[in-house]
Amino acid sequence: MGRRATTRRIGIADVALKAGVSHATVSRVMNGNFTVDATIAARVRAAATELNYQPNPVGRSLALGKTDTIGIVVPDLSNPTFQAILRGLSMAAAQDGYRVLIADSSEVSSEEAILAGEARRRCDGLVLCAPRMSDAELEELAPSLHPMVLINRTTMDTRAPSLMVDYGQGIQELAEHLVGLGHTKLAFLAGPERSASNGLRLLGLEKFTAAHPEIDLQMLDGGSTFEVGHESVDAVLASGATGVLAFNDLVAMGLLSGLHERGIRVPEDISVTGFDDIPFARYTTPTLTTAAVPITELGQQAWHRMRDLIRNVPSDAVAQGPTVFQPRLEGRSSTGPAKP
Amino acid sequence: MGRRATTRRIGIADVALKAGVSHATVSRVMNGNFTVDATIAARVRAAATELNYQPNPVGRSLALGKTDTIGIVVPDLSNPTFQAILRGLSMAAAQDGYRVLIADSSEVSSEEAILAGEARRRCDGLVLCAPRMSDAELEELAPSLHPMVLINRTTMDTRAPSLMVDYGQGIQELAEHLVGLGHTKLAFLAGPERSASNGLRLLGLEKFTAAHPEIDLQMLDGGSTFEVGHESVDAVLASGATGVLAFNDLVAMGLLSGLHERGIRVPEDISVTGFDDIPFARYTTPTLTTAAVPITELGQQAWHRMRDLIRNVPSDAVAQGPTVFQPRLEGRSSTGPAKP
DNA sequence: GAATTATGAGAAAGCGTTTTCTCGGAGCGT
DNA sequence: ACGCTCCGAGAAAACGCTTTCTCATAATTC
Repeated sequence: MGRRATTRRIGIADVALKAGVSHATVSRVMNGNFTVDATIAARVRAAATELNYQPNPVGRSLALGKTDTIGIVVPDLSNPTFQAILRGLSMAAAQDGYRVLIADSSEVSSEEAILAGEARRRCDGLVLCAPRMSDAELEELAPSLHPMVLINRTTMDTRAPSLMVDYGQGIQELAEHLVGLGHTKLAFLAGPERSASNGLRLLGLEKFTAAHPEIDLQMLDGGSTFEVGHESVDAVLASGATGVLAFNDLVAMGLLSGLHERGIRVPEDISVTGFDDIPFARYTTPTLTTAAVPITELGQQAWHRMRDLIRNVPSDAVAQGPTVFQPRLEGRSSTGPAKP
Repeated sequence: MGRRATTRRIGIADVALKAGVSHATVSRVMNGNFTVDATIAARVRAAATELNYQPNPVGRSLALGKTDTIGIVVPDLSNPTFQAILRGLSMAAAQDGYRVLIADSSEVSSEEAILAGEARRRCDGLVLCAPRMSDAELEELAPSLHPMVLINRTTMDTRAPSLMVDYGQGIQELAEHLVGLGHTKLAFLAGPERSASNGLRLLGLEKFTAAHPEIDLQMLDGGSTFEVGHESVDAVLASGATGVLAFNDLVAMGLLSGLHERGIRVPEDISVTGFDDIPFARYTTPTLTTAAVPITELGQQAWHRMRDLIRNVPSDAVAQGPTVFQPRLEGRSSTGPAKP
């Protein structure tokens, strides 16, 4: 039996009592059911406002079998990319009266499955960002998580829409951009080992090197943070590259900062590119050439897909395969002509 | 009556049936109640795992009168400060098995009250960041929102703990820092009109000017974003100030960027300070002198206060008034000696 | 004026749990 | 062998709501 709080919240029963009707009628009035006599409805409404009645969403959820809440699993809330997805998702969902529940896996991919399951059970649907989760685990999990929208992943479960960013394409464009500026020695400051999006970048770069056998592209170990970029200065300089493709904008900014400390000029001595076009990229010194990903829009799209799923709209978008967002080259001043 | 999904989730009743016991017993087993015979418990557990039974949190919440979820109201999820609070809160809450629900008011303060109420009803408590909400409205709302933790606000409701950042103190330190470097003409690039934290900064600056009548401090209209900083270059130059106190790091970065475009050197020509010490502040060019606010820790503290409230721990911290976080001057390279 | 149909509201079932209440049966003491 | 306590598990109530069922009353028709 439920344990009553010190002072019980006022419920539908109280309103019913005060208005002298059954609680069924109160419910009908509150839900705008017009089969209720106008005078009675008015009386109920009066009682409700007088008592300041607010329906209990938990009871409502249980009866209705829905929570008007969706969950999102993110690996790291401190990453601007996921922040932007969250924001886009949250804003779009709010427009339709839905809220979002956060589940931050803190990069602990072993926790992701449990976390995702728990979040899903509390919500009407789940947006999953799990770049490190193994394919096998994802496949096993997917059916039990429906309705679910995947970010930067795909699954056999055809019911689950995927929203992908074409990192391969983006990184190729950036590389081409550097080549166009006359650079012949490039370096890629890679992302986290098992990151799916890093894999896509690597694939893109393979295509790039295939198309440009004359270009020397070195792979450098990296990560996804400022610190990584900052600490990679030596490796970058040792590589002799004049054009550096950083895994993302954060790494690029760290690198920019490290190079500045060494008195190395960007772009005169070295050109640097980022990825993502986070808001800060416009305001670095020099401003950062990057591949713009419409990430907030992606979050928004995630909601729209989810909404279709929840409403059971027969979405052909799923059948057509993942929705792919193309990054757009954003040329700014961190890249320039190669030194002769 | 609840509308059943196409294929009903398996519930406690299914497990009970399979194990040949009553659902009460299943509940007891699932909750580690030891008044159940070991062999029966084992049978129930076997049935549960075989059916892959996962208790429905909504039913559980209704019975228990708690949701293991807390809400947070933020005015703008794109602001790094609120992102950091959210992160600190979410991580700390997760440690104790709680989740967080987001309510983004999008700076629409008229929506804040409704939003806060709705979020509160779905959760066991609420963390409120509502810098623009009027005092009157806050006072009226506060009692109905309990348990609640306030960020950068206070209320008469003594049950609601407040976590505050001493922006006044921080901005004074920054101003003193500039004075120490020989600057005599300063400018403050103010934040949003009705922002509480901007008010605190102004109060701090009043104290500062009182203590330093010899210093010329100009107030410039501003805001809280990159763009504001970027577009303030003219106003800053027109002011003739050699030391600029930006409302926050974002504004400072925008300003830094704008100044760079004009070929004005920082800190040689103009010194610039930020506020907050967002992660990016270490990696701007030049690195940004700022007042470091332990904002993630604040989020964490918010959870701890909330936890005490939920557990009904008699917290003397509330009686002692708000918990105040002191910003710490973080001297970096965007500030330097005034030109002679 | 009697029979039929609307209309509108109360009674009750159901959502999926937890927990109190109840009670049969086992164990023990006398 | 009887009565007592104790233990463990099922029955049922409760959490707060929505919705179907049901039925009384009012409205309509011939």
